Amino acid sequence: MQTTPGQRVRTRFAPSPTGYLHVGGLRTALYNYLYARKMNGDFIVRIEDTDQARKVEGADKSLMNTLAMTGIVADESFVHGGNFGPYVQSERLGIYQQFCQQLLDQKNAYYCFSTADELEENRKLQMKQGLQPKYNRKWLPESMGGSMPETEIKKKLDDGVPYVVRMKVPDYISIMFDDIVRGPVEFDSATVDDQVLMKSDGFPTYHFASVIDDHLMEISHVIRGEEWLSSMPKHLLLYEFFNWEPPKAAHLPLLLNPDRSKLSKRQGDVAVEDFIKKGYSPEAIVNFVALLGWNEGDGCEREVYSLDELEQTFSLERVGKAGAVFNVEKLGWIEKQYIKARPQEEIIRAITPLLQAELEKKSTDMNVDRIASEEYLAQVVELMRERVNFELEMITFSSYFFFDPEKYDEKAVQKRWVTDTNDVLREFIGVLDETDDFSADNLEATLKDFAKRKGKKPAFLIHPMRILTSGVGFGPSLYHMLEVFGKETVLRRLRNGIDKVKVQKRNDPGLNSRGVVVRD
RNA sequence: GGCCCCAUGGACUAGUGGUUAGGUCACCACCCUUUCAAGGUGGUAGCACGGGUUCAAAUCCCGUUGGGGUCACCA
Repeated sequence: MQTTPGQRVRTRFAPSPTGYLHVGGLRTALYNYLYARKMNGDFIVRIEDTDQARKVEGADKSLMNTLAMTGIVADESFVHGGNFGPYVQSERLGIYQQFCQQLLDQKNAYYCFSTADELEENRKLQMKQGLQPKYNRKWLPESMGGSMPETEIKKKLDDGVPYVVRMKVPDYISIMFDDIVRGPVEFDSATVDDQVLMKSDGFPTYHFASVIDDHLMEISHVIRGEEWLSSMPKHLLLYEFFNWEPPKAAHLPLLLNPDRSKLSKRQGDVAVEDFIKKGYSPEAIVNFVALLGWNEGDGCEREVYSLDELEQTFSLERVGKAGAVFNVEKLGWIEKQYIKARPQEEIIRAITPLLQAELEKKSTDMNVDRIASEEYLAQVVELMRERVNFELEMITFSSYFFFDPEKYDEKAVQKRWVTDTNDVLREFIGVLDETDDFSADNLEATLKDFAKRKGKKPAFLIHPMRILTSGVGFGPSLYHMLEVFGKETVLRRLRNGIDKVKVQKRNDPGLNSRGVVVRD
């Protein structure tokens, strides 16, 4: 049996298939992946499905899918294969049993027949006395320094009474190790419980299975969340029992809720899929999560990193120690950076299906072939890319590029309409009707010239024009927007809209301070 | 409660004995501007506290406080 893992860097992400990929899990996976890439090593995904009760059907596949979306690919896994399989713990039961027997033979582990009720009672008692709850070693055999006669144990075994196998933690020894991110850490074995290794259903516990698999799979670096730090002594003891060299450990700072507790559901989304569903792109999520607890250092002030760039610059040594609050606002900012930089074709490819779906839901007065064309979408993209929070908003948030407005933002109307607005507007519609050049430049010149002739400021027309043609009081440059809409659409929208927005006499009930009322 | 970890503005962080404590998000103001964004300029705001060590401490040591994690036949 090999006792030292190879020199080659091999990292692993070991999720349990109990649900969706958590952003904290994503970061753990990412750091493992990045470190392996940086060191020209291997990144392994291992499914830890030793808890049959919590196992969710299909969760393993969905985990891999989400991972794939973010660009993190495993060198070895249950889908990618590899020389160290199987990569699913429930398919490795025989292996664990074999090693468990070895520990039993070496008297590093013992059978325990205590029932759940007994343990619970014991725990309560100890808690009451202010002690750390620990197993009372009732079934520790005489041969191992306990008080249970071997005959008693044999009898239970022969009777087929369900049991559990526990490791025997040595009394009062000091367990020390060097954590890559935390430095030297020391535990007293007296504070370590006789951990269950094999459950009564024949499945190993996490602690046992992961130690064995990490060794067998020649994992060189265990990179995981800080919540595992306090179980390190158990794992180290196990390596000791087997006379194996433990992998290097790096315990990552936790991702936190805004109240600084461990990031959890309850306080918002935590599943990577939820963020993707909301419109965040995998690149932005990866970028953001990478920066939570790591930075390039050396005065580097970069904030935007592609996966490739992270692979080049990542280092475990520069991972911080303190927990980091998952701040969605900054994620949003990063998302915008990506939208600004993303190639036009890519965005068009992404939003086209969304547009198709919208077009199936409702009809439009515009020319469908035209508004669904690449040329048209390209113009929309360039007008909107700096104004949207998410790619999908180019369709949803900017529906006026595809559908005539059904209503007009009342507040905007109230703010922009005065008594003679509609009169001037009607006259301007006439001017537009005779204009064939609907380029932004010409529209601007035409509007400004007309306004001047009427003794009005351009804004007098600009705002009402925007509201009538788009329905809302904000958006891209009016002239460029109208150019994209095209003459036919612009005139139709103006004519339809002007009759719906009417100026009323001063004492009409329901009148606002400017004497405007909106009618459907 | 025991054990372990952590500690720079509201958030993410740079900083490893000598800096006017730097950057990003958010926030505020101004500029640009038809609006909304984007962009530009400027600004508010920080080394948890107390002791040491040192000529000198955000940086090293100790303590306090605060926060977190963990104490399952869950991972």
